[in-house]
Amino acid sequence: MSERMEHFKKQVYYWVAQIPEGKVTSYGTIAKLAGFPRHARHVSKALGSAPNRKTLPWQRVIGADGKIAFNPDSDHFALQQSLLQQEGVAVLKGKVDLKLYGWKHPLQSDNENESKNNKGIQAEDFFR
DNA sequence: GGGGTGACTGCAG
DNA sequence: CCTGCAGCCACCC
Repeated sequence: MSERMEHFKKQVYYWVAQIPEGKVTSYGTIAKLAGFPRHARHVSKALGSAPNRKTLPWQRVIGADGKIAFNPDSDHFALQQSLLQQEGVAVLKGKVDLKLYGWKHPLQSDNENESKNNKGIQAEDFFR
């Protein structure tokens, strides 16, 4: 396999392993963190051929819209949904509420909360 | 070299 | 909120 792809995969596995339990992020985010923006589709391939699927929290990587990327009828879909729910991530209609479970990754601007502070509804938002 | 293929995305309607 | 669609890019015939 190409050297380029090997390096890419290493980066992907590293970053996926950084996602905290109970949180999720998107293929595109992982691609960007790995240093390969616009390679979201390849992140999925890397995960599919990951040698360490047993220990890698691959289930925490979903679509940018919060939806599980597998076909809803597939076993893969059912498994991912199950794994996520086991760690406390609610999956409704095949999708996750990124506002609640989205991982605040290193590249994400952290003044998003500050701008929202003007409305002052953080706590209520989270605890309902 | 050319065409098909996704565990993708962002945006229009 | 949901669907469609063009753009995306390394891999594999």
